[in-house]
Amino acid sequence: METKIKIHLADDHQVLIDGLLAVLKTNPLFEVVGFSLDGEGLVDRVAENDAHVLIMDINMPEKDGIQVLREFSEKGFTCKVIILSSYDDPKLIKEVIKLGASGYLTKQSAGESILDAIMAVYEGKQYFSSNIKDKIFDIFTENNHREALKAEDAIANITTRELEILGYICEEKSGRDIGELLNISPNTVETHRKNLMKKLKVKSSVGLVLFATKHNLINLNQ
Amino acid sequence: METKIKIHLADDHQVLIDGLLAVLKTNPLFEVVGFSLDGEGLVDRVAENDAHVLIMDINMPEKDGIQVLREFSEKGFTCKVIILSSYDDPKLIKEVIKLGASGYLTKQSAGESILDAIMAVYEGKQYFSSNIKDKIFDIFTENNHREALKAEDAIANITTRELEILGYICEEKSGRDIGELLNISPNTVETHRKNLMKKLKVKSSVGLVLFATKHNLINLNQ
DNA sequence: TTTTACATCACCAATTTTGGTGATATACTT
DNA sequence: AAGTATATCACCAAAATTGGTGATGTAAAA
Repeated sequence: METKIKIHLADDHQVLIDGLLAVLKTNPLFEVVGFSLDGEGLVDRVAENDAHVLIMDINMPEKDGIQVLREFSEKGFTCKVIILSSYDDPKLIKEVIKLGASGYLTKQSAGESILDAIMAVYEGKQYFSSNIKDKIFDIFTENNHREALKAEDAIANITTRELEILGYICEEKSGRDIGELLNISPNTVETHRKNLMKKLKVKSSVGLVLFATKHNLINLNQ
Repeated sequence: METKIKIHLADDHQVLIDGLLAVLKTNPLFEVVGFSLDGEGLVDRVAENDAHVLIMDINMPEKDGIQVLREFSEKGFTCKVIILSSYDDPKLIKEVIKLGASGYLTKQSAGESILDAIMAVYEGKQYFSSNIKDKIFDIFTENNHREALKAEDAIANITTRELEILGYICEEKSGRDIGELLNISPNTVETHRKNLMKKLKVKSSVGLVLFATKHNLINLNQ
């Protein structure tokens, strides 16, 4: 009897987990060695169970899929990762591929394609569902995405400090408020704000907020 | 042999459908008589197969769960509906209950609770997952909900002119710009802005933009 | 008819933002 | 060692925003 492929599932929707468990149980090649409802401690759990393949959602509480992927590459794990997400945003796809994911499926995909994906990545190949392939094609061809790419570049050039200040601006805080919160001079805050406006090519704080909301740089709640 | 409970599944995520199929297949009491990946023609398909229970997501292409529920009550169907959604927004829960749904589960729920829910609604009872029960409790105690209601009131009190100006503010236009666009004095524009800020209880234009985006008062594109 | 709501405008003072330039220190690359 | 990126701060002037009060005309509602 040959070794089964060890699989770990991570998704905050337990119905989906339970469904996948039922699906994977039908095939003797696969063995689900664990599952997680959030990203907290996920990397360790995967390592513990020595899973070959991790099937993971992006949106998870505590720690999202992006952060988990980052941790994986930092710690140099060899476990293959398949992203199973509702979203097919080209930016997101590009990001997870860059971070070393071996496959990407949307939740619109059929259950069977998951089995194919697992086989493929286990054998060291990559696997993308057809709609994701289309999106990837878009990234490399379409001029349509110019704007988005420009924005992406801009986002990439935002420093962590600037992002922090952007967050406070999006909470209706004034320059002075932010200065007090961070124990820096309001002048410094305004410098950061100006640099942000220049980088993001907007004309005012309103523009900053719009950019942040459009590109999900901040979370609107609280 | 007694009659099986006939079930129809509707969700735009096929992996979830496939998962649920696998789960439901384990129990001989249930029979899945059909499934749909969108809301188009869903009502007719459910009627055709004479399903007892419909398990449905809210977010679906073509026609969402709310519209489907509306159609159900218009046509007077007796098929029980269980909503299976990612969201637990009190407003949404209230809405679907009003529209006659018999159950509401979040996708965070365990797969087994779906079986319980099906049994319950088939017997004419209602079924809500525990986190949904909490939300319903919130609606009646109105702790959480107060904010939302306040916001709704505020929205209702915005005049059309104010809304128009809010739109321009959300396009990064200055008071003077807006005045020129509308052929009114910048002073008037600022008065409108001030009234808006007072009504919406925000401290700055940034607050206005946040309010507008949160409540979909404007469209972010262009 | 009186009241209320709406849109309009003005004036004012205090504060904030915007848009520059320039400087310093630290850390990291090449 | 020189260059680059980042975070820090200062100073300045112009422009915009904010927070008031008060006033007018119009239209709709009580």
